[in-house]
Amino acid sequence: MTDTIADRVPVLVERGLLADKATEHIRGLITAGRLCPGDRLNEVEIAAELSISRGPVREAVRRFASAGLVVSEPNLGSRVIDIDAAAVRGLYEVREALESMAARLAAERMQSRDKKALLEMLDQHAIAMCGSAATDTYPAGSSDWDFHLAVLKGSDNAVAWRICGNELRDMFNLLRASHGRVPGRGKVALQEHRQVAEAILDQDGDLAAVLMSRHIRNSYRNQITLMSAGVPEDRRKEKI
Amino acid sequence: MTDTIADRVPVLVERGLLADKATEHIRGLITAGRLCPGDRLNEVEIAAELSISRGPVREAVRRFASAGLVVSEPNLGSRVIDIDAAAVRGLYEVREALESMAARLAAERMQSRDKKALLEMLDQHAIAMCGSAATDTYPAGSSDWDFHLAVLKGSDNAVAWRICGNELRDMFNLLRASHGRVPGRGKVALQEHRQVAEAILDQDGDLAAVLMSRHIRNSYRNQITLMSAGVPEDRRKEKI
DNA sequence: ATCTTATTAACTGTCAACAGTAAGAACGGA
DNA sequence: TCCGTTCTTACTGTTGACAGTTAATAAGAT
Repeated sequence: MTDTIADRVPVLVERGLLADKATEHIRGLITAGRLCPGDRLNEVEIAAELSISRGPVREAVRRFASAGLVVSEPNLGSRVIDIDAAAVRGLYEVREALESMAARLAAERMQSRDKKALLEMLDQHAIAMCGSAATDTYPAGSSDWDFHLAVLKGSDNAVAWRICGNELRDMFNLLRASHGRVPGRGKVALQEHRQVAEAILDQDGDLAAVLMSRHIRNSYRNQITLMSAGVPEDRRKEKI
Repeated sequence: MTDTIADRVPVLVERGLLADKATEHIRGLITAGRLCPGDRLNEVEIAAELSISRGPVREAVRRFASAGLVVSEPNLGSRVIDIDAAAVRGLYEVREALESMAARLAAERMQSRDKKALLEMLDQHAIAMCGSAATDTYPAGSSDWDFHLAVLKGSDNAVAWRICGNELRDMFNLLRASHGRVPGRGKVALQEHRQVAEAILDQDGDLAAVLMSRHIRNSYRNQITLMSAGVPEDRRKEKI
């Protein structure tokens, strides 16, 4: 009997709530583009994939429903929302309002060490962009969000942090997955990030707010020109 | 056998999901002040009150957790959050950002019939305030929110509608319940509402945004002076 | 009396089973 | 062939039970 308990039960070391596990799983499906607008979230199917019960899966699905990423109809199940032009507009409008506010507040409240970290992050982004082949696209892995999240964090506003960092983030991941990644703005975006960061360093709240507002508006313009060009647009049919 | 089916099954006519029923129940407990900051949401207790199972109750509790009204720790349950000064500040900051944006957009997009309804609503509020005994408090029953929700609706932004109309609304209901209702600003608030409405009617988005921003900031100032005066403040102990 | 250690109680996390509903398939008549 | 009806199937909504964990209480030793 040389085998230990760990040998016999090798997989039980995974701790944490199963609902969190299911949430991450579904989030992965969305960001990977395997879950497209209109697709149904089958509770038993997801539960089988994770070898767990329907309870935690149901809880995870309802979380996304609360975030607006999914619509649930009684007895009919939950479907991934279809992000049409109006929804994209609304999403960017809210982001502009909240993040420009966050930039203003960050200029007033951000700690000096966080400011330093902000600059270092932008340097990192610049290095990643020059080294990569796609020099005109922000480095993958949600690095674009890193800057915005840092500003959000600097604003010291828990509500804005929750909304932008959780709900809207998933929304934009779905948008990226379903309508394709927006190219051609990497260096310009980095430049705009730098301007916002400098305004924050100068404690110029008004300027930081205006620059962030303009930055997000530019991003929106780029997004809709991409969408109207209709590059992938209908990834919906090719599913399994 | 003169008895009909309705006689035998008199209570089953209640349709709809039990989770929604539980959500409304908990929301009622919060707005009524029976659920104060720090209180635990006992799943079995709430389930017993409604004569339903723990499943739907659990789902309702997690909804409020998603909205940030409740914090859940694994194996420890869910507690109503404590809205301290920092949280109040953050709440009003987000409201100011989102609703001033909504006012700007409403000035551009609001339908003419909705504009008419907006004015009639304000007239109704004026009548309710004059007739009531408390002339300096906005009429009860969340009439204050009616105006703000109408503006949100007029902005035609689904995301802002969901955030302000659902999540933040519950937050402010909890704030009212735990820190008391703010007096003395009814008529001034109505006046400010009128100014915002007129700017919207004139399709002056910039002015509407500024006025809404100022209105919410005034409301915030009034709230914190009330809180610093410490009127009820500790409703927490008197529970059951 | 005080600190430490068992024991108990209460609550959450998870599961499997049952019931009800909605959509699609099979079937029959015109 | 087409339309309406029944049947089947697959999925969600709900429940009760069980397991695991935390916190409080009781018991015991110093």
